[in-house]
Amino acid sequence: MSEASRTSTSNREEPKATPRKPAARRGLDSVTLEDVARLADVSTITVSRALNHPDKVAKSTLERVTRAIEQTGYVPNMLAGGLASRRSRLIAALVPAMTNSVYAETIHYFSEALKSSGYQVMLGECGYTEESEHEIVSTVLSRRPDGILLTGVKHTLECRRQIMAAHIPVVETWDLTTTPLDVAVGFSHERLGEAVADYIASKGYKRVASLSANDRRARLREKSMREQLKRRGIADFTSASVPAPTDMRRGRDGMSDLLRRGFKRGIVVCSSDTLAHGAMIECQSRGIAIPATVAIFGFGDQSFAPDTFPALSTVRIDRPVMGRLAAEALLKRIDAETLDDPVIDLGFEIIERETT
Amino acid sequence: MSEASRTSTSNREEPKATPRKPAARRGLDSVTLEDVARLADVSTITVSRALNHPDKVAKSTLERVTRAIEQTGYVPNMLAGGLASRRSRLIAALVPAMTNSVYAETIHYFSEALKSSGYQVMLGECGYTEESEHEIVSTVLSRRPDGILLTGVKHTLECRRQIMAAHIPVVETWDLTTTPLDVAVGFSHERLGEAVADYIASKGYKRVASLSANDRRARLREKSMREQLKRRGIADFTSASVPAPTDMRRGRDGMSDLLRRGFKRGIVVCSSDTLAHGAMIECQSRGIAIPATVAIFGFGDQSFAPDTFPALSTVRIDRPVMGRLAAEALLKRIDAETLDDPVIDLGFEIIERETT
DNA sequence: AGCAAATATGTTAGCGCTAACATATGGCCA
DNA sequence: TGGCCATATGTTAGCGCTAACATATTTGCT
Repeated sequence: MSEASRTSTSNREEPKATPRKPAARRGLDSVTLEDVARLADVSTITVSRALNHPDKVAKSTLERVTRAIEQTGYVPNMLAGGLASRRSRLIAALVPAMTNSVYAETIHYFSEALKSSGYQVMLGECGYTEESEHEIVSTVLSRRPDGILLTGVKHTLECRRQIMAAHIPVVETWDLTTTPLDVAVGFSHERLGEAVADYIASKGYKRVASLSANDRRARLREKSMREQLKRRGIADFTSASVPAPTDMRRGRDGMSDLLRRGFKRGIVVCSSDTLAHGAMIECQSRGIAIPATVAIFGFGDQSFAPDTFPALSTVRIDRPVMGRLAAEALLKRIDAETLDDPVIDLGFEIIERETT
Repeated sequence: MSEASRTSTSNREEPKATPRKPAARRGLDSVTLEDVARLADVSTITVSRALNHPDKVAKSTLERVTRAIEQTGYVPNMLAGGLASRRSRLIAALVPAMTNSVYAETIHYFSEALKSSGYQVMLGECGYTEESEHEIVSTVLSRRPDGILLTGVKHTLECRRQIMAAHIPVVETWDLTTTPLDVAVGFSHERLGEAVADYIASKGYKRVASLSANDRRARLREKSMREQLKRRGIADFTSASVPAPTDMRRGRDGMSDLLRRGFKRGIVVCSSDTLAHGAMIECQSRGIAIPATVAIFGFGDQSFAPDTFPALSTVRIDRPVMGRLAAEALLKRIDAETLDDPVIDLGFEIIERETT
């Protein structure tokens, strides 16, 4: 077979050793670094440096390059850049559903925080079950993200394996665990459930109903709330469950269900503010007084919570902070820093308004 | 058959002709096509084909390759693939805000439709002004998407230029235009405004108020509604405007504003269902009867609209269809097909419920 | 059987960019 | 003047993959 070819330049002694000569496949990416380099009369690496490490380029050169970039309308090709440098400057974020504004908001703040460091977020929907997460993970990893955000701390074994194999920092959010894949930013659903139970007990409610989405974290909160209630001597507990993506319809349906099953007065603890709002509306449509007859308690403190009528009591989860802390933790880990504590507890805050 | 050793192995005859010899930068991407190829005892291109054009590979080979992929846990590197093939299999989608569930939903259906064709959607937030769109466009183009979805049809000149220079299909959504960049999928805000005016007139309302977000499309609808109302002899028109990302608070504030300014009875047409819901709540908190005293009309037919109390009358925009048609149009254009009509009018539907 | 067409696989040369070296160029001091 | 360091720029060789062609190998048909 051919020995070398390229290297050992010149020496056209080559006995027409190159039998095949595929057509060149170029000129397709309109403007490339090379075009800019030619115009600025420097080498391509200098343009690359001007873009990525401007401090390593002489001021006058930087100017020429900048002008050339403007003139040509050059837009870097990050596929090429990412391949060569092994840094895609892409962060993957997986949420159960992007139409769920609670997650959308978290990701919004997460993106904002990463943007300033030159990272772009690639969003993926992983559904509400562990199983559905797996498929999207491989898809997303094929883009070679520099880091990944996951919602929740429960993942299939195969999924954990794939992520570990990618050797990239991971942040798990919306939950806490003693064994994070890498870093976790969230709060304790168990403690939250207990805190809500304590609040309920302190307000003197004797009958409690739970209206929960069929979602792991919601069930976790419900369970520990129930246990704590029992400890506090409140055993009159009714529970209704609705399918996972919660909306007002589910809230109304769930409330109807509770009512049908004999829940007449007391407090209804919902696993999301949306569900709570639906429950409120169902009560209102039936002329049930809130909170006099039925009190309602939400979860999340979504933007509309203070503006329902009456204003919704709920638990605040600080989504801006969660998004930013997740971004910060990821950035640190990308810079190979180890964190003092890989598990960041955001806590929560009970917000009492008018529905309780 | 094969005498193994695909690559140009052996032959260490190399006359140390290479003067400089930078350290190899490899072994970093854990598993590559080559690893799979070696294990399956085929060439890399065969593995590539097995992945991308399985019909071009013999069944037995395909099986061996598949097994090798499983064994190695190979995850394709789409940065490399995209660079080589000039198809990133990435579609960019720009929406004003991802926390706005109306857009999030559209994109959700858009993504779903593209997923089945092997495309991934990269979401970007472009804000509510033309100016903010520009920056994100270049960022997004640097990933070399195979297509792009834009929200709206108004873009800065520079932005249009950049997108045109990228030579990729574009879908503009949520609006119509006679001069699309490429394809547009939306509906006529002017006609919608007129239709609402006709509906209002037909229902016999004499006093009309508009509660609109300060957003181009909302203003467009308001303007043509107002004109049509005038033509229909209804001139008692009050208008309130609220800042762009609408939420219930804005709706309540806007309603308060209208009330303060003397609007006591009639119909309030809102530029989003969320705004409408806020307006309803404000009325309820003041004991104003809906629709007896104040009727409310929304826009969008978001999922909660049928579940408010009373149920919200509104205009349905079919977001699933919009998302899917946008995806379909984009896919066709990516396959270089020209569309019969580059402007697809989705229309809209007035949904009368209980608030009017 | 003989040969063209179809099928299956391989070889080569990049895609556009950047890491890692290599090489100027200039300043400073003895 | 020479030696040394710092700064600025260039050269080379890939990153991991696939298009385009080349080369088997099999099939179909007369």
